[in-house]
Amino acid sequence: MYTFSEENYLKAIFHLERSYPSGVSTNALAEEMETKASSVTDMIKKLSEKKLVDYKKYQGFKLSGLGRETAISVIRKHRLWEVFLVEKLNFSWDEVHEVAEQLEHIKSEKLIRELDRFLGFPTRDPHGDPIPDAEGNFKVLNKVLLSDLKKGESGIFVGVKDSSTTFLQFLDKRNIALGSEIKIIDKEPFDQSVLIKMNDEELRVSNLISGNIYIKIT
Amino acid sequence: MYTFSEENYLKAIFHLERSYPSGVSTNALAEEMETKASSVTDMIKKLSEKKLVDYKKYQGFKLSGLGRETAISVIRKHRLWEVFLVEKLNFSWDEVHEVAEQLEHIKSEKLIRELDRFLGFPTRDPHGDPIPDAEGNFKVLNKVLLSDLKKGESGIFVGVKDSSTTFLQFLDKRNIALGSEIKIIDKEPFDQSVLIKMNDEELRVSNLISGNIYIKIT
DNA sequence: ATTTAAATTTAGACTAATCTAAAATGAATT
DNA sequence: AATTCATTTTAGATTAGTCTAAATTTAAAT
Repeated sequence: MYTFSEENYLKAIFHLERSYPSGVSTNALAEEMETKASSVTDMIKKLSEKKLVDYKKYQGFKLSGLGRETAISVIRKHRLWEVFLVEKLNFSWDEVHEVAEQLEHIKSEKLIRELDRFLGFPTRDPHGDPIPDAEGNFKVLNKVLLSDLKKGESGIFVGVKDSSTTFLQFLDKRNIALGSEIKIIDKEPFDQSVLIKMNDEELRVSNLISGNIYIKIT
Repeated sequence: MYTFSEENYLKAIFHLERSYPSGVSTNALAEEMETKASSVTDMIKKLSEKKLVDYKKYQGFKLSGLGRETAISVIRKHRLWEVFLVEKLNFSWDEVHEVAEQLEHIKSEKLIRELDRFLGFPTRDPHGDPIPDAEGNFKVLNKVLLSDLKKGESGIFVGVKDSSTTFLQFLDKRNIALGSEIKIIDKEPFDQSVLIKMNDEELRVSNLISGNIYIKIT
């Protein structure tokens, strides 16, 4: 089995590989993990010895098959626990991350299998992210950022990019919830802010907000 | 907050204080923790600096008020998780310990408060042990070992002393379950084995078994 | 093709938790 | 009171993860 730290690194590399498909850099991972580049190098050497990443000095690294499998299994656990916290323990979607970060490292095949069943085999976590199944399969929803939509286009709010507490609480305050239909009424060329229509209400949101909201075009 | 290891030591000291009310020894704790005496000394020094135990070199140690509070909070978490695993996730009572050992260290006030509510504020774990409430209060059931009962006496099976997998599976195989009424039909002076009546069936159990079964006399 | 700057790695140190082996202590016995 | 011996503590080493500071490598710019 792997340590908490190893699992956290694998998860972070997995997420970074979307932005850096040709290989993740030491600095990028250091920033993601909020640690120093030298610590990353140390850990990457360990992960490389354990065949979890492919690594050549100074050339960046990628997850190996085993590494990817392990990362996905940790992500599966994280997201299942998030569903549990929200649906069974009255957590709000901005409170779950920190606790799920701890729960995701609990080692027990049976625990996760049974938790999955108990929750009814959910396919999305409270932020709209897909939950890998027991075999590690999950489909990435075809989604775009709200900030990429043009005037007149519309779609369903299906996920968030940034799931920080402050951002999620902002959405709650504005009643912007997963599943809402959103239409771009107008777009301001100067600051890229957009006027959106949602639940028959009009609302202007800044580029910072619209750049963190994922939309599935209808 | 405390490390996993610190919490495990506190829990172990708490349990040992029943057998050693005047103070726990280094060796006793080393055996309980399956570690070496020198490791115990190292850790006790740390716990002492953090005011979790009262310690004087060569003189043994006791939990401080803070240490006891912390130990009870860990035990509360452990037992609540055991209830969750058995009642919601189809674990049997011999499968829960290992996973609860991990879950007991998750740090979140809200998590435990809500888990407690979700489970209906249970007062006993699957092995019959009391679950401390949020303030750390719990009442110890007035119980005796089955091996201490005399011929003709009877009571209810309310808990186990040894909760090893093999022992619990033995009980399952014999249909000896918490809550069963047990009566001593006969006691063999030679090997201390007892003939018991339970669910209208007679059964002979060795001293090793009867010494691990707690009975509440009726 | 050098030089420069940024990124990366190494060297050496630190904390937490553990171990083995040696030293110190204290309790029991003569 | 001295000796023995089990218990306990210390000394020094080890592993995992991290850090700072220095050295190295790559890549970019002249």
